[in-house]
Amino acid sequence: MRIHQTTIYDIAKELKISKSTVSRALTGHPEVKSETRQAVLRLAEELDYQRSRLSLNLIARKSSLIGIIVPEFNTSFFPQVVIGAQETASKHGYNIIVSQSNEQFETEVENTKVMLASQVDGILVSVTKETRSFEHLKVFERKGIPIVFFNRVCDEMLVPKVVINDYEAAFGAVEHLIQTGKRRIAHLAGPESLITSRKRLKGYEDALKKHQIPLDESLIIPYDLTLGKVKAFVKQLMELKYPPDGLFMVNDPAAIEAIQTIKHLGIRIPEEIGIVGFSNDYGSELIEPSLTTIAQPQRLMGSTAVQLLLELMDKEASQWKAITKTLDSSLIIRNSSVRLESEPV
Amino acid sequence: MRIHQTTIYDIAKELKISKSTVSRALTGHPEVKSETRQAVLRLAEELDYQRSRLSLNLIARKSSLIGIIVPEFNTSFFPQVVIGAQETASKHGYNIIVSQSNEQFETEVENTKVMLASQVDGILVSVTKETRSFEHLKVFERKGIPIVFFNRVCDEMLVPKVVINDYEAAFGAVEHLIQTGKRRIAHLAGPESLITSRKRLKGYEDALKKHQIPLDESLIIPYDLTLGKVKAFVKQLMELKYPPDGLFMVNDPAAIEAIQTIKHLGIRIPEEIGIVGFSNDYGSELIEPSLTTIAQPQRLMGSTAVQLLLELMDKEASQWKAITKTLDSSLIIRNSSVRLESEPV
DNA sequence: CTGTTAGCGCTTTCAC
DNA sequence: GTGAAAGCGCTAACAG
Repeated sequence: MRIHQTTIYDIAKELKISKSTVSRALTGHPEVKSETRQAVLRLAEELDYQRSRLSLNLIARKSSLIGIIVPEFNTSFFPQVVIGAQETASKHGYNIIVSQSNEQFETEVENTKVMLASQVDGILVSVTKETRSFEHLKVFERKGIPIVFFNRVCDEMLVPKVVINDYEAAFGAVEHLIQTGKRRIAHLAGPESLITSRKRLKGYEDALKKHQIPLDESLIIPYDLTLGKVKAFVKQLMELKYPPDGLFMVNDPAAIEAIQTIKHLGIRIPEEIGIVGFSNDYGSELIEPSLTTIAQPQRLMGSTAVQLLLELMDKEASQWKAITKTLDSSLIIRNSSVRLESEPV
Repeated sequence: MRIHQTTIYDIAKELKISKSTVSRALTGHPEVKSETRQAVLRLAEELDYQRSRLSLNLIARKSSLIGIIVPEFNTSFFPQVVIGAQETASKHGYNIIVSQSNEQFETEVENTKVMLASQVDGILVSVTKETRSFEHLKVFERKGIPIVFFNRVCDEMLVPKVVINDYEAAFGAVEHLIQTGKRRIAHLAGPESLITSRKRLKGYEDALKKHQIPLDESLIIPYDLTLGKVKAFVKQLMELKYPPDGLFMVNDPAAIEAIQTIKHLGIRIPEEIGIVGFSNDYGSELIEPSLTTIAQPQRLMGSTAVQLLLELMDKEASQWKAITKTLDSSLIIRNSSVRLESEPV
């Protein structure tokens, strides 16, 4: 049970002035006699007065809340994005409310409803792997509630997006494998529904093309991000008549799983097969051999998304532009693609 | 810019009735003629009416917000707790606003101010490793804002806490090492400021005592959670005249670092030294040898903390009780303490 | 069953 | 410079 909060009325009564004057003194309005202001300020301090966000929110018709919907919270990726978003939002007087969708479309839809009911002033979204319809998100557009996508974006909505250079990153990763002498490079490709997956696939294909390596469809395996399936996929690849000597995985968890499977098969990494992942997850540095992967600027992604959202808030929905901010990623070369010196103790 | 939201007044005007009636119809008040109710409901639907949380908040003098302050977001631990908290809070109509303190006391103090300014209805806290003064948190108690600690708690405040059975877990971990034949067991102990650290240390000591193993102070190393220092500490231990044959680490990141250091030294794990960590972090399963560690029910911790917080909300601050909920953890035995069969491919 | 009125805590015209 | 009054969107006590 909350103790009584002092209000401007308490201060006004005590000082025998009107609450309008108290309000003016408190908000730094110029037309207040400085003695009055001093008195108000002093008493406010003394009574531990705090302005009520609730009433300010009602007057301004805004909640000072930014919603963020993420598909999962298991890897290190989204928590880091949230931190970046939270820090930037906080600087601008907004709070972040988080909800995660468990990679389930239904949960995502539920979460948007919660956001709507909470009257968020804007929303940051990264969709689940299952999300194919975007009606639940278009609602925000229609209501004039700013929306910004990050990482897993929706192309059919004309709103800002923050992504990383998936295509270039994938291209670079595959080219790296080629430069280490690999020629038969396989790719575990993410769900087609995700644009990131498609871009990574395209990067893979174009890198091969550039180096005149013919595309072999049997080396491209569609993967729905169900980690449990990786082992079978990798075995399938390695049992081919001409097994791959390189492997570009759509994300790190899958790459780590692949490393373990391949080690069990008694195949040497990176000599017999070079492996590259994507994301620089927690485990990628720990696995043996350590995983060559692509690091993404998660926190920057979060803060950039908030920045774009804040810009939208000043505009009419009709003026929103579908700009896409592409952030740079970087290839981190470790032992799964090149045998490096082991670090000294 | 937000589009005009339909209000109960819009509906009232359209239907030529008073807004009280509309309100009653909408809230399911029994004393409304069913025709009137039907009409209101239909029109509300049609106009896509949504009740304004902002005004409800003002009337109820509550924000429907629960704040959660965590010391860090780098390991998997706190994100999982947040998810548990969020899911439970959501079921009860509350949203969670998160802020992390970067393990810095100053940031934690800042975060409490933000929470206060946001007028959270309650707050969940896990303190930083630097936190020794609790004045910034006692403010909540004084203001009658419910507060519940989890994981890293404050003993001097008489409010509910959710912890895991650190003592028993540590005891069990050390006993496990003893049962594998280890006798000289070292412990990298966390900061004394954290109760969890102290309990784990006590569990370590008592396990040794139970098995009549004399305590050797040189085997207990105070560690401030600065990961970079682990390597030197471990080397120091292994260069002792009688180096340890067992190692109980206060958390997993440190344990993982220890494994790497010990491998570099050419010492075999677990034969020459058995290692146990704490937390079952992301990497513990991936490192080689995989890490024996203690798994904690993070999500349960989050939801339990919210549950306790909700209970406090119904009571006067004077009636709050300092109950402590202790959740069970479980020892996960892996290869760093016992040479297990390697899993079949 | 329904309308009128007051009020949640604050800002903001409009007077004086 | 300051006060009175209206209003943000809604609920609830009080009449009728």
